[in-house]
Amino acid sequence: MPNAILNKHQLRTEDTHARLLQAAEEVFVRDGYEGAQLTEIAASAGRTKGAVYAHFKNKEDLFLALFEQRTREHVNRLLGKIERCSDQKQRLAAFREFYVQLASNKTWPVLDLEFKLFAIRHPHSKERLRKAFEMSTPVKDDARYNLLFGPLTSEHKAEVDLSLLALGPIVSGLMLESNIESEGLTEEGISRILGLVFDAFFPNRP
Amino acid sequence: MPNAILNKHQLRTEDTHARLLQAAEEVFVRDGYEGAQLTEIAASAGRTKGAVYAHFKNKEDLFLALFEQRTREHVNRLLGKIERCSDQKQRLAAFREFYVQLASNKTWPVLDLEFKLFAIRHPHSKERLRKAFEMSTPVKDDARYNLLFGPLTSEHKAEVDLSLLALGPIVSGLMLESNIESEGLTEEGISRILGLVFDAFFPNRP
Amino acid sequence: MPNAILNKHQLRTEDTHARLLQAAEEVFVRDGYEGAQLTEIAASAGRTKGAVYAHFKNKEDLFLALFEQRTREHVNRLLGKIERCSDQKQRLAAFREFYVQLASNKTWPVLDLEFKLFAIRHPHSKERLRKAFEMSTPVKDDARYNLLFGPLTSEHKAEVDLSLLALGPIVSGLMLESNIESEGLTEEGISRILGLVFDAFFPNRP
Amino acid sequence: MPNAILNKHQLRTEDTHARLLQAAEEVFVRDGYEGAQLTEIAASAGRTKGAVYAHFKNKEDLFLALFEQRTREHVNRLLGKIERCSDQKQRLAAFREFYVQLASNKTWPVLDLEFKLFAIRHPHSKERLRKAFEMSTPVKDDARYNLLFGPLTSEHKAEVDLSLLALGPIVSGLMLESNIESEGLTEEGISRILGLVFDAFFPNRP
DNA sequence: CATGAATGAGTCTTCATTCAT
DNA sequence: GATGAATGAAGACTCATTCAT
Repeated sequence: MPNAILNKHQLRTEDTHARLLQAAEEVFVRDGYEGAQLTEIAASAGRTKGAVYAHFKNKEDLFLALFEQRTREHVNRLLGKIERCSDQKQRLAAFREFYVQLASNKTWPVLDLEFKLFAIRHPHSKERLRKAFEMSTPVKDDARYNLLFGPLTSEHKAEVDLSLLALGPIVSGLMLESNIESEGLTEEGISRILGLVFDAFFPNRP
Repeated sequence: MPNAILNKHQLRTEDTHARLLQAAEEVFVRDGYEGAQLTEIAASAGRTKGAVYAHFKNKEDLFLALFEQRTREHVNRLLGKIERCSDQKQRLAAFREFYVQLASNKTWPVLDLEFKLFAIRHPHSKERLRKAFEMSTPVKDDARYNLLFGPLTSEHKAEVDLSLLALGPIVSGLMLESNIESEGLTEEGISRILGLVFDAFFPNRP
Repeated sequence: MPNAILNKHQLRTEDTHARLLQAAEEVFVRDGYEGAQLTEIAASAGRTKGAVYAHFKNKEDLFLALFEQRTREHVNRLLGKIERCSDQKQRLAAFREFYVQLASNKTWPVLDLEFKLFAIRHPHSKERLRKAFEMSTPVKDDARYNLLFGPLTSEHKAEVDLSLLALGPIVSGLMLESNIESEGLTEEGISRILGLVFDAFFPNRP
Repeated sequence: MPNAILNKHQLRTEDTHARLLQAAEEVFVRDGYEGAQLTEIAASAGRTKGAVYAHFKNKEDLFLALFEQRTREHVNRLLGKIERCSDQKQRLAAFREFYVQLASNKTWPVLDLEFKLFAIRHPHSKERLRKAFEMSTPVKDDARYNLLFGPLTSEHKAEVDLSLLALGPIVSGLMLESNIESEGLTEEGISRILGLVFDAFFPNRP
């Protein structure tokens, strides 16, 4: 049964991998890239430092792998939501809802900020980051645009491009603010703000 | 001439203090709080580490002092602009312009992000940070509101409160994004976005 | 063979631990607590700084661990000597010999001084130090006293208590003096002095 | 009145000098040579660091100057006491009293320890230290010995030499111990111990 | 003489990384 | 794959010392 044994090993390995990413997310969000300690990430995953190095080349690699993995998930969640809709109006509404509900996501927006800060400050991993960032920006082909926004003049298209680019950063900025205890930005307030912004960006064109 | 002596010393001291803050701003923005090195800040100010410790208790104190100082300046700049106006319409326009022009400020919005991240991750200096954050939130008294927005129902007032709170974080999020080379968010694009957002937040009420 | 693996690691670890304590003793005696450098202790143990921090929380912890360990050894050496005797006279003689022979111990008395100075100047580790000091003071129960000094009136007992307390500090003071080259206190002189003091403290009661 | 002015200056200078020595004594005793900070010594003398450097070459020089000065005072105090006596018995008694009363001197014995430790660890100032140590050892000429101990055989003289050398270190060791709160060595206990030791060292020869 | 801003060598301490097991 | 002892580069911080005033 060497096959079954291997599978058991593989399962365990995959489990460790997932646990490490999960733990990394928690710790990177809480402490930031520089402040995060591999020892703590490993401990939080029920492993030790060695396990991290068995799965990732180094701290930076773990961080970037986390970025890629979470970006993929994030985009898939959005695309999945949209695909389940049957007409453009529903799709735009689904997009709006997805966006507004980021207000209750305590992790992704802050993680996103950390990635951006990392990108600025570690130009040497530019290429790998660029690829991931690209993935996170909904491909700008006319077909997909059409699905969400209906037919667009090229002028409107440029506007939509810009707005799409701005959505993520806006959520991240707001969520960071809401994480500061003393500040008065509540989840509900952010939802309202995000709705306002979304409708300003994508008015229901007749 | 003990007075003259004192003055020469004082001048030099004030000069060093300002240089250190200036250098700290550059380095903290570029490298982040954790990544910033006091040696480099000092060198960039034409001084050495020791001078930093002659003026600030430690790295954290320098960072917070910078925060307080720049927040003060930032708020004063805004208030000054508004005070020079003669009617409410002009004042709101001045506010809008101030806000939209943050798009070309390469420093403050990112610094603001760093402060927020620091606040979340260093709860032990909560009190000092809270005071500075408070300062940066335009005092919410009706008189001042009236000057900017005209008479408000209490419902509108709550909306305005929320919007004012959201403005800063939105700028910071956008400016961070625009700092990433590979991304397509230009200064001009951000200006347009900010105008859009501002007008959605503060529509010209009849 | 996970056991064997563990054992190899454990052996290496224990070896390092002992080497570090040994090196710490040398360096602390030679340079004092403040003057001692962890780098040098580590080097003298054939390790690097990092190893010190893998075994001890910090410099102070290393110092205190050394104190505890050496105090234990020191007390055990004395108790062992006494236990090997068969009557009170022999025991007292053994004690006297142990004490007088401290004159040739170049390390313990000076280390003892360093610990006392440390205790005075670092009141925050008072509790840990107190425990170790207690250990070093031969337990003052009547049974043990009887073994060494025979039956004692309560008056004599108080005298003995006092004398026992004074012995260590006297040795330390003398040994420090003898470490100064220019001074004329030789090992042999100290032995004679110690004998004199001992006999004054514990006269052979009829 | 240039002379009077000069004198005023001189007075002030001497005052500062004395204050600095006084402050140095306190701080060196409390914190040890390495642990003492010049800033604190200066502050404790009501001056600033600069004053220290106006009066002493550096930290070491201040420490050694303090040693010399206090040694001189210490010896003079003893000699003065003895000189006021009219016969040998009284002189020995005066010496005994001087010695026993060191039990209540919270400063000198610990300072003495610090000097000895410094001597061991800073061989480069050996010469200056040797001179001061010499001063502190009552000159060993027969005349002076005779005054204190009466006529001595050369054998006795050697014994006395040794005992004299041992007295100081013994006091220092005991006083250090008594400075540790948790220990049970009281001032009164030390006085008794010192009396015991003195009488063992210098029995009243018939 | 005295001040105190500034220097910079020197240390402790942290932590990503390596490697024998 | 996983462990954790050990490494060692790196950085915050201290403090004796200098020097313009």
